[in-house]
Amino acid sequence: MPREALHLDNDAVAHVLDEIADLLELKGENVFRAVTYRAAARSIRDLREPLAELIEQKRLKEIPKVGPSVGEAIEQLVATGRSIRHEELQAAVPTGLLTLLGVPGVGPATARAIYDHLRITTIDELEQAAKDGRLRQLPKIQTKTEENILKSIAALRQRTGRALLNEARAAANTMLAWLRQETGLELLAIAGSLRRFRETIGDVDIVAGSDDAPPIMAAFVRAPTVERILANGDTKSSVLVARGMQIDLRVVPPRSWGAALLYFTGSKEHNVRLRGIALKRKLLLNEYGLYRVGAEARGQELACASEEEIYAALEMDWIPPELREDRGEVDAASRHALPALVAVGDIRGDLHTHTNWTDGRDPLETMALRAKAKGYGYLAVTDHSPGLGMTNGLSLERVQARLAEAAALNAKLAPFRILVGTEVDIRANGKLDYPDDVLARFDIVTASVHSSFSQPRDQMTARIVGAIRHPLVTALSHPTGRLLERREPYDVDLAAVIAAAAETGTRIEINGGPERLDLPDTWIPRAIANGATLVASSDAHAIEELEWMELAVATARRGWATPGAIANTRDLDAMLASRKKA
DNA sequence: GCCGTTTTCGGCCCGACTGTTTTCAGTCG
Repeated sequence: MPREALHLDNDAVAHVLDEIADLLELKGENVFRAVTYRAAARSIRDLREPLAELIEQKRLKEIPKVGPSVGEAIEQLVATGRSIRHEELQAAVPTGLLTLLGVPGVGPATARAIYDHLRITTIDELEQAAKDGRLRQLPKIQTKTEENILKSIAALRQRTGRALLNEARAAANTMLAWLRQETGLELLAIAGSLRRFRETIGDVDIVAGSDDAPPIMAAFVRAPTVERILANGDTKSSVLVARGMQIDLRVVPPRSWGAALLYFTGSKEHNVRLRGIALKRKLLLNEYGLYRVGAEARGQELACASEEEIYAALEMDWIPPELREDRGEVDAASRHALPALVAVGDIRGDLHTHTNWTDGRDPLETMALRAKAKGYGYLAVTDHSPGLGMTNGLSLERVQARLAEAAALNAKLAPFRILVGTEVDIRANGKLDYPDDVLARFDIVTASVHSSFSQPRDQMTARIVGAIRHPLVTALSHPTGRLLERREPYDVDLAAVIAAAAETGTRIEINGGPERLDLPDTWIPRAIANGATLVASSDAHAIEELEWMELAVATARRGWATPGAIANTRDLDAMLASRKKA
């Protein structure tokens, strides 16, 4: 069934508002107008209610940065799929300019100049003009700029999108190890979206604290993984490593370490809030420290050595990086009302893992020994059901053998406990992939969708809610089915899924697989508020992937989850007893 | 275009690097 074209959903509206912002910049209007449209787009992406609902209840003005003009555009977009302001701008600005804006290094002014002089509107034309040496005939463009534009286009074509968390972490850790080896530096840390555990990573940010920056910069740009140097300054450099991933390094004096870490961790929106608060107190906050306005030139900082010191000087509690998204954490920290977030150390066991009996790589005993070594009290092994042909799902005979294998290992490893579970497929027709008498033999049953992803919303929702209501199902795995940077989520009414989970006591998984991170962090507060219980799982297919639990916990933290919201922070008996189902 | 414990008008975070410049605009994060 084709999507109803007339009713733009929140993401689609946000997309148009972003485009309006781009067009305003290209048109050369007051930049703050563009800033406002972008800020409004972001607020809308953070909303957990449909815009149509807010319009109906006349609550649009409650959205930050939405006033009369933006509100009118939103109403038009939701009602008709179009906005007069947007269409006027499209008529006034050649649409090709938006394409040029997508090339890194080309901003509104350059895009405008290129179009005005050469009438270029596509990347291909831009590339050809650069190769022909026509760009350098424009004012303020010489060969260097031309070369950079060509390099940017090449990188753009090579680039596959944002990096997954584990890929970005690997690239960052390799660079950190290199810098430590070459410089012996102690003050060295990952900042940016990677430190905040955002689900995908654009650039990797690294901060170093030292009074002697040049040797550090030199080591950075000659690192073996570097493929291209984008910028190489006294205190700031940028490089590209494999697959077009960018790494930025900033060196600050050690006394500014805390201010720099805070600044480069972001998010940008969080920083803007902090600076606004600082300004109201006649203070200036930058990457070097917190100063009384006017005193920064004299180097008389109030605070800057640690993040804690800076937050304290602004009369706030220290805010965990995962919360720094300007989603209420600044106010909560000012009221000293931040939640005590769940931490990796709170996790007592993993409830979703696979072995080499289906699509995993390691045997059960190896997985169990690693889980035990990690300090867990229990490990649920949840190999697939047979319906998923490609994963060699367990037949009834093999389920029997698995139970025997686990019993023998449990005798050996006690008090550590292996729970024999299954990741049972929810078939296209909503039926589970094992009969009830087989499901009843498992300690844990987690249900998931692995096929027929394109079912209509109503059908998909009924299919999943049906599984949640099944009395033998203890959890729902990766509720949206998305694969980051690879596959969109299936169309499902998550609010209905959460409501059914809360009602029945079936748990909702936060899957730590770096491609999934599903339930997404933005839905976690809603699940908690509605009384659903969550579990954090690694979905490990090998022993080293048990470490993906950290990503599941980070996602939970980004969703403001406390230990109480996560079932597997409890020891085995309490975890099993907290299940509402028999 | 939005917003208000300085303000209903006049601000809106702040600084580094690059390239093309004799002092700065453009871009980025």
